[in-house]
Amino acid sequence: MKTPRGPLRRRRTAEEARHEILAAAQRRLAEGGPEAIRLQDIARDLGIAHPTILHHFENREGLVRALARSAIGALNDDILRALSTPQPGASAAAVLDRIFETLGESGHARLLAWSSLAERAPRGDTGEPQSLQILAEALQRRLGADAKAAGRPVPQREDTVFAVRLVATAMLGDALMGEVLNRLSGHAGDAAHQRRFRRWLAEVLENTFNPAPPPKRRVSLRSSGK
Amino acid sequence: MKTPRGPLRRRRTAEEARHEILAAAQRRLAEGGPEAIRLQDIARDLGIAHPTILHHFENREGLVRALARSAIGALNDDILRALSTPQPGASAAAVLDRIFETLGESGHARLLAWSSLAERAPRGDTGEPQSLQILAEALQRRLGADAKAAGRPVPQREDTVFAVRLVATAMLGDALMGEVLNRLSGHAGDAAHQRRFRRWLAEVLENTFNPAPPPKRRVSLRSSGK
DNA sequence: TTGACTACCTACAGCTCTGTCAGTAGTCGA
DNA sequence: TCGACTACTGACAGAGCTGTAGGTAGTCAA
Repeated sequence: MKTPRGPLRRRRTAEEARHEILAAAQRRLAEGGPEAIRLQDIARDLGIAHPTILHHFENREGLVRALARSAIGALNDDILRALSTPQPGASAAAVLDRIFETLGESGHARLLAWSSLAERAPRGDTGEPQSLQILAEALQRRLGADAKAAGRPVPQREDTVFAVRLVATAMLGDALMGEVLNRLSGHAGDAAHQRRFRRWLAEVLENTFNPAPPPKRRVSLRSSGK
Repeated sequence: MKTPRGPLRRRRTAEEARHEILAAAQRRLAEGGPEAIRLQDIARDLGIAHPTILHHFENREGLVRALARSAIGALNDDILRALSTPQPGASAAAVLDRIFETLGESGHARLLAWSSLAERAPRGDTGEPQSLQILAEALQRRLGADAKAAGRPVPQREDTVFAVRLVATAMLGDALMGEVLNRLSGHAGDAAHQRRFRRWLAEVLENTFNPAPPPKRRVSLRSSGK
């Protein structure tokens, strides 16, 4: 219930304030629907007055823009973090699992979807410019190393880019519509089905880059635990 | 300019009216962002008064629900139509192309995304119940026939379901974020890149079901024309 | 301590959007 | 032709939201 600290009013630095406001807005957006970004609600969540938000972002539009801009960055960080996971030799499945998990939990996928629906993102040059390329390069390095280690040819660049793109789109679709798709395929409330799907996708990708050495169709999964 | 026909007032059947209103709402949604569903705007588009909409849908919520419900059905129809494309032996690439194309053009993907963002869809039992299953079955029949013809084993059921699911998620992600993803991978405004991506995805899927007979990595595409 | 700066506040204005109400006008069957 | 039914309308009310204005209170430097 918003513990009243010593001073009657808490005073943040402008940067802190912007950060907190963005976080709260993102929370609202992730939980409620697209029309859930109301200055008054966000302000209430933070225990501040709504004009404070206007003070920091000029107007609602400004807030929304900032939100959209931060979405891409956050998404990127998520994926990069998942890619540079501790074990450098981990299976594609594990990496994918991590990416999907992170993405689903943080509302980033939804946020991104929303902002792209709201047509905020197309603002030309905003945000990190070619983040997917960076991702693709990171993945290319990994795949290249793995391939060399296994004595296979290094995958083509564009294939890697496409793989990243596929994961990105699938991730978005999954985060957005995972439950709905579960229902539509007759597995309502069956989270395991969704997880099996991710595994399957990982296999497909792995098979694409490592054309299945033995005749067994399903590649062995170095299971990530759960 | 709404040509004024004979009578001062046009009177539709209730069903017609609902249909027209839904269509107009969908148009609005596809063009404008998520907050573009305003009764007054929709009414203006149709040249009717906004209380008429309330008359047919009770309240805004009712309209939104109806919209969400229709989204799934429309999506389904789109895909089924693309699947049952004239040439029964057409390549997966061509089918995928058609699906993505249809989906992107009709605003159905965006509509679906929106409604799932707005958490309208999870209304338990509404809409076609297991449409993805139906799709999967259609695809299974196709793949089964193709496989038998080529003397390969019929693919497993769940693999087919997953393939459909992958296409569905990717489709959604692509429809939503295609342009953004183009930008993010350094191919701003490069529609060809997007198309190559779809081809690539088709290949991956084809390879998954027909494990690449000759040693050439890229499966030949019976190009769909463009 | 004092002054400048600015994060933050309360109060209010104006607008827009949904929803209600009571009446109007097409349409169809008797 | 008349009556019932109901799609449709204009006018209005109420609520909620964004944005403004002017004052308040932390904080830091001189």
